[in-house]
Amino acid sequence: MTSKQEFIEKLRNSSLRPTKQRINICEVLFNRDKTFHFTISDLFNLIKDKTGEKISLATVYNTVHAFHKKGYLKEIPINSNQTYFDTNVTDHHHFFDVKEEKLIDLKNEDIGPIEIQKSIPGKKIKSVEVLVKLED
Amino acid sequence: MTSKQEFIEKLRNSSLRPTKQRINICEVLFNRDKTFHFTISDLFNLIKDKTGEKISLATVYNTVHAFHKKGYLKEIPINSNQTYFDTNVTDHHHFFDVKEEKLIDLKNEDIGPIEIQKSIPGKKIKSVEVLVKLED
DNA sequence: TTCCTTGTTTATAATTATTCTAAAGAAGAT
DNA sequence: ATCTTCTTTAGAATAATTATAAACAAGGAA
Ligand SMILES: [Mn+2]
Ligand SMILES: [Mn+2]
Ligand SMILES: [Zn+2]
Ligand SMILES: [Zn+2]
Repeated sequence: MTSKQEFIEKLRNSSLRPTKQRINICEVLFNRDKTFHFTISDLFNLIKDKTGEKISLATVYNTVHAFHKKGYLKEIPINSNQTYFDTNVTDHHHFFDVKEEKLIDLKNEDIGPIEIQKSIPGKKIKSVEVLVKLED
Repeated sequence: MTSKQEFIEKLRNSSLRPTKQRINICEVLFNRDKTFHFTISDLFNLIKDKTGEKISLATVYNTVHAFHKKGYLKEIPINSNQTYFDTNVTDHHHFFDVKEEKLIDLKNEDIGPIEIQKSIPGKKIKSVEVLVKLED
């Protein structure tokens, strides 16, 4: 449970002005026990439901990208018509339930270390992500 | 090197009528040594260059999805504004050069077997894909 | 062949996710 | 209170993809 004050400080420390909208979005995104996987439209709808206040879609996009740029959100590569984001910004892997269109975190020990035996001259590894698709 | 006749048979066997357009697309896609990673617009442009004949964009979409449905093409999960396809339909992993926006196949032995230690009741694993992002 | 049915191509319109624009509003500094 | 800069917003613009429906081509039967 993070207090509104803490979000305000975190925003200020990130040189993001603590607006009403951003604080609401923080509360929806980060006041949770578990990691949260979402699309912009998930979030847009959830804000209306949880806070009662409507935030414009443009602001939701702006804020998600601001948070993403600051490293508070992660983008998850899935083939879908919508971009998925994740409040768990650590390096980790996923199940993707194709039918439910739901992402599930895997702990690193659920997969174990991945040793990449190949390299490309002049390039270095930025991230390693495993996506395990699930069906019924 | 696959002959036009073989493509015609393969199309017939898949209950896809061997039209001029489909045969051309087969030649562009499948007459190669190495696996080919592409977006629809890559393919659209390449067809014009390689065959001289222009195929409508709608037909390129239709054909790629027909081939995808038949299992002759694979969709690669990357976060990009465009969908990537792959002529290598076996289970395999990728480097993605973020700057060049290019996919590179990894052999399975470049990564080694991935043991997934977690399971979700009622669900089974459909695919396991590793995406390694590369930067300079 | 010719005719018929069904599948295919195509231009174009529609849809959808995302980004852009520019004006109004709010935050923070002085 | 005033000024500057950042933010929000509605709405327009963009871009990938999908849908529509008319013209066309393939394959089978007569
Ligand atoms: Mn996650
Ligand atoms: Mn590949
Ligand atoms: Zn982003
Ligand atoms: Zn497809």
